[in-house]
Amino acid sequence: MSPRAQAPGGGAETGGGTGAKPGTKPGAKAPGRRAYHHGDLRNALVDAALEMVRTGGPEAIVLREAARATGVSSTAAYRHFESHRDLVEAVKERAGARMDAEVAARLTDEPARADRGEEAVRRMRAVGRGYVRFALEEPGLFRLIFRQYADAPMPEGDPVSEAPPLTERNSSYMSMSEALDELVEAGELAAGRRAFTDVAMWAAVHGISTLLLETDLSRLDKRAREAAVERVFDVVFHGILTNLDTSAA
Amino acid sequence: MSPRAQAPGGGAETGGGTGAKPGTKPGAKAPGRRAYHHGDLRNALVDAALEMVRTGGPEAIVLREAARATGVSSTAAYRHFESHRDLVEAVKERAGARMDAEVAARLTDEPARADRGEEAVRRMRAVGRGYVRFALEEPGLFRLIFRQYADAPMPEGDPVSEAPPLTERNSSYMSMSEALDELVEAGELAAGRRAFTDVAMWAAVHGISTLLLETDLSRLDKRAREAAVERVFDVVFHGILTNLDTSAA
DNA sequence: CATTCAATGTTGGCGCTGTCAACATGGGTG
DNA sequence: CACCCATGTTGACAGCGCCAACATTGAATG
Repeated sequence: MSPRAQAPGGGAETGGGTGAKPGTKPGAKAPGRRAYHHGDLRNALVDAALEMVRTGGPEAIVLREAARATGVSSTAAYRHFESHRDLVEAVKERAGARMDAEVAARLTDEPARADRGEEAVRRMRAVGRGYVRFALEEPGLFRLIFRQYADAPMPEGDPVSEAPPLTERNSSYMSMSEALDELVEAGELAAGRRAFTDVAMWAAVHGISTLLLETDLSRLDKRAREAAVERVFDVVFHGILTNLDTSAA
Repeated sequence: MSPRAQAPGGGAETGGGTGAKPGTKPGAKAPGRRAYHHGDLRNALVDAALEMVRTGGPEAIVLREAARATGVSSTAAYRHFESHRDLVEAVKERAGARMDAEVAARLTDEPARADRGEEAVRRMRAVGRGYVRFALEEPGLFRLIFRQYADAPMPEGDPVSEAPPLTERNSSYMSMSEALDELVEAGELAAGRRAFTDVAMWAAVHGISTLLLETDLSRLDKRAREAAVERVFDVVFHGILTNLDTSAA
């Protein structure tokens, strides 16, 4: 009963729309020839919707328009998504992957450090900068990624699922968390203070990103913005570390 | 041409709908009797919309429904708001005031400290706790307050308005900023490190609030949640202060 | 006190949206 | 070769934001 076709992984980038399903005989779908069956409609729709989010934010996702942009009838999307919301969720996933990739891509902008602790700090700072940068460059995507529907259940006495998985899907958080582990191993962070330090770090980075986007702080010019971001890092690292130089690069 | 009537200040609370405009003769508007002219429609609409936001989040604001709930025709709202967006903005303002009030109300939950620095830290912690608490108790309002429309202009070479006003309207931020000033005066924070420390503090508090609402961290149980929040405070205060005991109350 | 008028509220309608039911198409499988 | 199910299409419905034209007031004005 539930739709959602095979959906080949999620590797399709924003490219064009030339992605014919692997495994089908070639030549069956020459570019420009629109057959009755599209071939990769699901991905095409997500692509179209993602582009809308980039320019208009999450509320700019309109199913009919995505269909129109893909050259398909208004209701065709319902063969691949249960509802508008389901489409949004798919776009959100894709946007998250994009953010992960873009943040990771800038991880090596600065040279590595010999000292293990310093290297871990450098990496956290790099992830943080990439995080903020993505938020400012792709506000639409960023907003979508961190948007929860209001009817998501809040746990109050939920006995189940307090366990590990939690935030495994956010690679920025994971990177910072791993770096903190290294800090512990390197003796720069007391093991007794390790708990929730990753969350605190993430909160600071995410917080400054959000504030720069959603509050009057967006009116700061570039210089002030960067100064604010660096001050966030300095405070956090100074708060975390015991005896390491945390000055910026 | 532009609507928006006199709008008596904004003091009307969520009460009922018994607020007759001050200045009109009393008795003209007995409760239950709905005259052709409502008397305080603007506030009534905002009240209705605010209630929708509380249960359904920002996207639950639907103008026609607010009118219906107020017992007025669908288009009556257009005498008080230019557009749906204008209504949303009004609700946002009211929600912000509510948050300010609720955070301030809990500012004195703990006894003041004699030492000036300690008192400042206590107050920041109290504001922070109230901030997070509000976010978790009123996720709909919180989300609305910190939601910007996608078409808000981003400054890149804007020569104007880099000046002060900025975030004057967020009383939580202002409270923390003032406390930091006291920390400087008390010699607990070097004046040279004062710049943007308020922003960093705000970022941490806002960040943990958002993460607990919009990410998998919402699945943390109450104990873990509070531990995470406290860890945020510890890291930040340790990062800010030089020689003060920052342990929780 | 009667008039008048601008503020406020109503009706009807437009184009858009998400979604459903019924129907059309065609590629892969028996 | 015939079939069939995944995929796409058409037509329709209710609800939304918004506009134009009309109705009803309370309050200021002569």
